[in-house]
Amino acid sequence: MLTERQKRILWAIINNYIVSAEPVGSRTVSKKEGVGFSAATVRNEMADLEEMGYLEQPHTSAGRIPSQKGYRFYVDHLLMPQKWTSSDLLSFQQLFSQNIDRVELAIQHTSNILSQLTNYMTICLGPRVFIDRLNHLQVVPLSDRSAVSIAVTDRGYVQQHRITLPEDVSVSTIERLINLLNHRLKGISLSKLKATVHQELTNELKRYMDHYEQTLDLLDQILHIHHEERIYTSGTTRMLEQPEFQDVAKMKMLLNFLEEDQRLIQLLEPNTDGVHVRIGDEIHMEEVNHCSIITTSYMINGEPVGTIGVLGPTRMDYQRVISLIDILTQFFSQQLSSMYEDE
Amino acid sequence: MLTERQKRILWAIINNYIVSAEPVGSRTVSKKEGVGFSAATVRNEMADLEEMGYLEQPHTSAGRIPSQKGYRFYVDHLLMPQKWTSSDLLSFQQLFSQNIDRVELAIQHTSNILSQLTNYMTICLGPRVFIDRLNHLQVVPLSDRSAVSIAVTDRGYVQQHRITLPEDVSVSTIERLINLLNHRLKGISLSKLKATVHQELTNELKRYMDHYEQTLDLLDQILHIHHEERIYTSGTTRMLEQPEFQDVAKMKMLLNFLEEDQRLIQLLEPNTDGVHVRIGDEIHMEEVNHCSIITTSYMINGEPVGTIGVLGPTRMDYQRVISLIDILTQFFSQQLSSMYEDE
DNA sequence: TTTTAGCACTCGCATATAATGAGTGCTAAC
DNA sequence: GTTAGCACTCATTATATGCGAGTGCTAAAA
Repeated sequence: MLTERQKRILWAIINNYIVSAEPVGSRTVSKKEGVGFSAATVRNEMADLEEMGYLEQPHTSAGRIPSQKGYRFYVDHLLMPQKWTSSDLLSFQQLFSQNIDRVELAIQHTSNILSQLTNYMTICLGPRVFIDRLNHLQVVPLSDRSAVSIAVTDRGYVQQHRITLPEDVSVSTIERLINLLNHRLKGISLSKLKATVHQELTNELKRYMDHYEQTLDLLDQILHIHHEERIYTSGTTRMLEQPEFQDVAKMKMLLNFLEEDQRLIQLLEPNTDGVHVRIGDEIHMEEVNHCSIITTSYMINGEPVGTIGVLGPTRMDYQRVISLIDILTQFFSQQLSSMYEDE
Repeated sequence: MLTERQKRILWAIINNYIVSAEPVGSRTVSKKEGVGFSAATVRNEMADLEEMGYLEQPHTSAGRIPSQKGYRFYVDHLLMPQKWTSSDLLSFQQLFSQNIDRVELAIQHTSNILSQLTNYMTICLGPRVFIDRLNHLQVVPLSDRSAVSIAVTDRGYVQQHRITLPEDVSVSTIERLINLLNHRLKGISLSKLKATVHQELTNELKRYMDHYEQTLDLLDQILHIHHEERIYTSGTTRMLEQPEFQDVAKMKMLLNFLEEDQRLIQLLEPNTDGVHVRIGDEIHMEEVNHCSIITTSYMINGEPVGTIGVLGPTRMDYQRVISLIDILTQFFSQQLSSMYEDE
């Protein structure tokens, strides 16, 4: 266990490193507020802290930088929760007071705000619609054989498909079909639509419809959920302002990484409770070895439906980001819920 | 006017510079196929070409690089159109044979292909829906006071709005309203919907509806066109592989630029006829001073509805890109049109 | 008159060398 | 246990040096 003095010194070093991005030396720490010991004393403690694995030395004659273990200790034991003033809260409130009529825009907006306030990059994973329930299904014909199918969920999410109608199925048949479906599928969650059709409605369909096979194909088209979740990013360039990305190679590695949506989705693996911090290796992805990510879930009416994450260098302002992501996600969840509140 | 020999030399220099990105010297040109003169002769001609403004010299003892004027001449007079073999055409065909059910996905797909084949960055401006005509309007209630409005166009584009119903307007009133609108607005282009309502339907509305003011507000919400065009990009990182962007500052400038959708839209200002090439300054944007952009329009049933552009360094393989963008856009337009062909 | 070989000259780039200074570890005194 | 002092380390910066690709000019060859 660390002594009180060691904690102080570790704390001072990390705080300093967070803003300077330079190895911090004993003299700097000694002069820092809240540390009353001489540089020599600090040096001794620093040597101990390094031995214990909380600090690292880039080379012999340089200062110390925090190790991953150091950051972890800092996040777990040395942070004090931010106190928001009422004027802070008011300005946050204002950021979310704008009237937005589409979920996607609201997410993008939140993402932008968070990136702006933290000065790091924000990644959001779009709302999981598959837990939404079907409210209304409709097919709008465009011509003899092409049409658009539209599914509206109880939360107001709209999903569309362009479909081609089988030649030998008449428009009136389709109409009957949709009527039937609306009747029988309303309230079923999107993820279960197909299964429900296949399990419960086959017999009925066989009875009602002329061309059972084609119809079933068509239904599968209509009910297919595409892109259940979408990735939103903000502030990529802010990331590139960070001194650790002045290196062109690292920059490219990051940008390549960010172009792969699948990896980003992995990055935001859901965590339903509170704010999570993963530091460096803990992310288990080569490309973001030198990054940390702070994630939390946003809710609609208390139910987690998506994830927000702030990605920054391991040398990131954990205190500020954790506080900001926490409070802003609350406001955002509130805004989202209010978009549905009168259900 | 340039002599035949000067053209040859300019052509050789530019071709060489396009692949090497290094100033090219007289010896290199002299050895190049199709140039039968000694280095000294080439040197003299190069001096002349420089005087006329077609070449530049980074510093006294370096080779020459093409100037903007040089590139312009090259593009206007020295390019020979690419001949595609039937196997080329077949493989292009295959690239577009995939069945895609949403316009957005098709655009993104094309954008990706073009970027991959050119090794530069591709930017697409989404289809202009405002020229689409209204086919079907619908309001799906979610709860007492919230609903989703859906507008489907003749081309199958779906536009949705989340709306809040005024307290004192009943559901049946809304239904009547939508019926009326469907009747009266079908076939009107999206861009003219609002105007039509305000000009032609006000009296009718006043007669039919109880709460004229609120209803009109609601209508404006429903008929508002958001995001008429969307920006798609591909291959940002390919751009960063180019030697001219190894400089971190330039890289950041470009990335910042790319984050501003508005600027990108400006960049793709529509040109309805054929392939357009803008080189360096001709783009009139500080941030892409050292870039060129090659654009063309894609069509649905012969009508231009959006723009595709390839952005690369001024030292870009014009020949290849021009040919590729031309042929691929044709295939893409064909694909898009076939999505609507049975109208 | 046009083309080419020859040669002195320029200048960016890469490499080697020296100077600087921030920061350390250790020792001995407080 | 703490601190001042000092020799030592090593990345970074500044300064020289050599190299070579490429030029412009001149004079000879075609």
